[in-house]
Amino acid sequence: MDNAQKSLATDAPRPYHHGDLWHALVQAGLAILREEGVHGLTLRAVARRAGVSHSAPYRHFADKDALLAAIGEDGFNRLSQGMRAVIESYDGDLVALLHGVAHAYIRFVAENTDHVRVMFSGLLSCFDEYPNLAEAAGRSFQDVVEIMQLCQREGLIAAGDPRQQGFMAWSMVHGLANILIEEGFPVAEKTGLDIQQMTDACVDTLIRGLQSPHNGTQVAANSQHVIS
Amino acid sequence: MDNAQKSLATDAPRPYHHGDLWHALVQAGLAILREEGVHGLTLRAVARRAGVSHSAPYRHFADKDALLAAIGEDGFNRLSQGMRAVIESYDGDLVALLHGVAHAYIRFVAENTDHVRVMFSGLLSCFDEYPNLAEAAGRSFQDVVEIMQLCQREGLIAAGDPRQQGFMAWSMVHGLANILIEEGFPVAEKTGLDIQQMTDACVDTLIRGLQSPHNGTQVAANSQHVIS
DNA sequence: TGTACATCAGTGAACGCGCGTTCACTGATGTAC
DNA sequence: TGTACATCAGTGAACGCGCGTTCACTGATGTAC
Repeated sequence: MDNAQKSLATDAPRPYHHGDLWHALVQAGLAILREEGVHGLTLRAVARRAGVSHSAPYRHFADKDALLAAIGEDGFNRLSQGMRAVIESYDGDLVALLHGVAHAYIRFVAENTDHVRVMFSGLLSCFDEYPNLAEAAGRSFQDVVEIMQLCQREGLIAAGDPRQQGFMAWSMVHGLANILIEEGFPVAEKTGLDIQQMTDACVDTLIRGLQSPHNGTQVAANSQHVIS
Repeated sequence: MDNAQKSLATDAPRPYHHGDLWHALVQAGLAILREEGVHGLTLRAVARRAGVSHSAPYRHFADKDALLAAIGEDGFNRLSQGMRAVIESYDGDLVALLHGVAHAYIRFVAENTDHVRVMFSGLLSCFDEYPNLAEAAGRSFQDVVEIMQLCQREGLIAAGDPRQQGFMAWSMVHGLANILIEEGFPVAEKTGLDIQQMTDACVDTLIRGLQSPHNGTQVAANSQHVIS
């Protein structure tokens, strides 16, 4: 509990009790994701990195899935933080805000590729089993929904269910980010735009798309070309 | 080479030579992905499933990555087939075509979740090393680009680089699909729309978004709310 | 048409490896009296 | 303030497992003469 005591003893060989092994293990997991990727993320490697025996993690996590859930949760929290930092600097320029949030999302995915893969590649077998994880993911989505509400209030986009609008926005930016991180994927470089420009283009398209109200599936049945 | 001979010999114990082990291994891989997921996809399991010894695959694939590349390539080919089937049934209703292609994409991802994870989760370490894989992926993208060109010709969307428009379209539908397959992800069910409706909403938003020409990053710098 | 032989496509034992998890244990901590 | 003891957080040996890959081999195929 009292970490200060430990740091006073300068070069004491690691104390028997770690103090905050839970967080240390999550941090170790992040470091491994950064340096070795998803492939290197094993319970034993995490323990090794945290400087404890390979069975120590079981004091804090029921099994490997529980550790993955904690790492995923941390990812959603960081993602939210990144987006909220942009939201908090809102100065009245809504369009700039949207671009900023999208860039924050893209940057997060680009800089934490393998962390994102833990969050989104089916490794977290079931969100329901880890309420904290589900909450963190839900909060990230809520951030986006709130931005949509703000956009409606300011008249930038049409009235409508902000959850649906938020989901569309998330889909577009998420899809963009996930295609961009595929190394060598023979698509991105063929557009003639760099990541920044592509992100901006997506946001602009999204804003324009949301400027007219969505009228359900009727549009699909309607064979007229011009949707309004 | 001549498989017909083998099928004539009704209950002969598997012949020493398989005949087309290459394809059999890819098929076995797909079956495993379907039934056990990415986690179960090992070289040994694939060989087991194909009914050969675990070292037989090395006659046809340099290593596990090469098998993965072949499986990924197959995935992109199927994806293209699904989209092209819709394109070929084009009857002049462009909006319906776009909805159809999007649904084909979403359906493919939903029905081949783990196959898609092989294609898009960094498992194919590098597309460059497998030209056939890169080509297949490129062709899938090309399908989308051609649809954008058609939309421009018909006046459904604004003039512009069809590769950029196609990339945006792919991003949106890809993002939507990949969020939807996250089991228990606490977002999708909160929108009040089912998958079909959400897909339609995305396509409509996309079409509207692409109806005005994209004018680069200038929009981002512009602080006016109404774009276009 | 028959036969020798190079080539190809399989086999199965063996290699070293690292994994997740369990278990009996031990060292450290903090609390009740 | 001191001591006994329950509780907690670690250790390290051991379990069984399946993996990717290599290797010397053998059975089947097809071609040249």
